[in-house]
Amino acid sequence: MKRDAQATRARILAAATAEFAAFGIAGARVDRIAAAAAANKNMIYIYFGSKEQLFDAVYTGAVGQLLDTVPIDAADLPGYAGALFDHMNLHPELSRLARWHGLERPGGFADLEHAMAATMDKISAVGAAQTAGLVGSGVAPHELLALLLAVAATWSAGSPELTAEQPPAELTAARRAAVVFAVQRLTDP
Amino acid sequence: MKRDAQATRARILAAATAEFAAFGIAGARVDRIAAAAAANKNMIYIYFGSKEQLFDAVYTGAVGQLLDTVPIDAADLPGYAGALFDHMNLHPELSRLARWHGLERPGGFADLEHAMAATMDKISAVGAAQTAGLVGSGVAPHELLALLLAVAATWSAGSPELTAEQPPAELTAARRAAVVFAVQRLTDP
DNA sequence: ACGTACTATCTAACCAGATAGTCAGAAACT
DNA sequence: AGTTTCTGACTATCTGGTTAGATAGTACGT
Repeated sequence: MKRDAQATRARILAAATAEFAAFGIAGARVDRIAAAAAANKNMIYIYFGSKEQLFDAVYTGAVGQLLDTVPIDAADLPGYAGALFDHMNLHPELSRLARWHGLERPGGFADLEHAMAATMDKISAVGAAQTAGLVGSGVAPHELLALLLAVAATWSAGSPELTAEQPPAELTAARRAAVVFAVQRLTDP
Repeated sequence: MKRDAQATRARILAAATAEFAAFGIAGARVDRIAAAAAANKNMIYIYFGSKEQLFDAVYTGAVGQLLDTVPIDAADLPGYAGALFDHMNLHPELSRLARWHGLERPGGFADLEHAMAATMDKISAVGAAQTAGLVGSGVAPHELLALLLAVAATWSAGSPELTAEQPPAELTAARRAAVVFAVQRLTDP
């Protein structure tokens, strides 16, 4: 048998992503993750420490991927919302992971420095766009951003089975359009 | 010792509400519920059947309370969103229960006939308001309603501890205003 | 009043299976 | 030989759910 620590780590992470997205932290089973990863359970503890730390690794990775993939464009917030929608549509597990995280890890994502900093940047960018008159000033920047994220995520948390079966493309398109429309209305100067 | 089946049932339901809101179905512990309710664990199984059925009873009750308390006013959707915001602020456990439900009970809330029917009614009401020109027709009624709910729930899922400590009133007021503003923009003809 | 049979409500102990986490050592690679 | 990577068996504890029986309240015949 080939031996490759890097690869086993990656297989564990992939299996854990699916498991946590489906069942959350409390519902996830370490044995099931090990089996799905075709790895020995002990490797999970050697590489990640504990079930919770494994979840953190999974979640940090997924959030990092989102942050790297979908940059904010404060001058085109509807487009940004659409891009978020697309990303979550493409990676349904992210949305579920985020919801589990919010419910099972009290204290929010204060531990994710990367995400925290990115959020601060986004808030600044929105504020600047408001000052420049590109975006309406009806609500404070951080609240506007929170609303935008909520709107973009409205249809994002499909169950694992429902996710497996592709939703009809026209339905997805209509929802995407609704999201973009809502953010247009919301951010109109 | 006094014996009162009704009261024990109620105590179990109250304890279960807190437990499920805090930990979800998988994370909830039946023993902890029994202890918090000062009831024998067996009573839970006699009265409710199983942990999942107990959750359903809790959730159905909480949803029913919402439906009875916050009626839709299709002519004033911003006000409806504000009322939803208020209700969820007053009953933080509902929002958490709803999120756990969405994550842990695949298939959505198809089982809640009452809620299903109520949602259909709301969609019709929104559609009628659009036809009457009271509400913009930029998006289909069911999508508009979904967006409205998402916006109203944006700040609703505080962790149990964070919920215990009251959020500053001015912060709540600002968020409420943001929700109402967003729905005004969204539904403007 | 009083005992008796009956039912509803409750209790404590118990169980079989699951679960996170550990350990000693084998197998591959250098 | 030495180090990294992996394995299978093991454990202490917990968990949802069950069971057998105790206790309180009630209806009723006398």
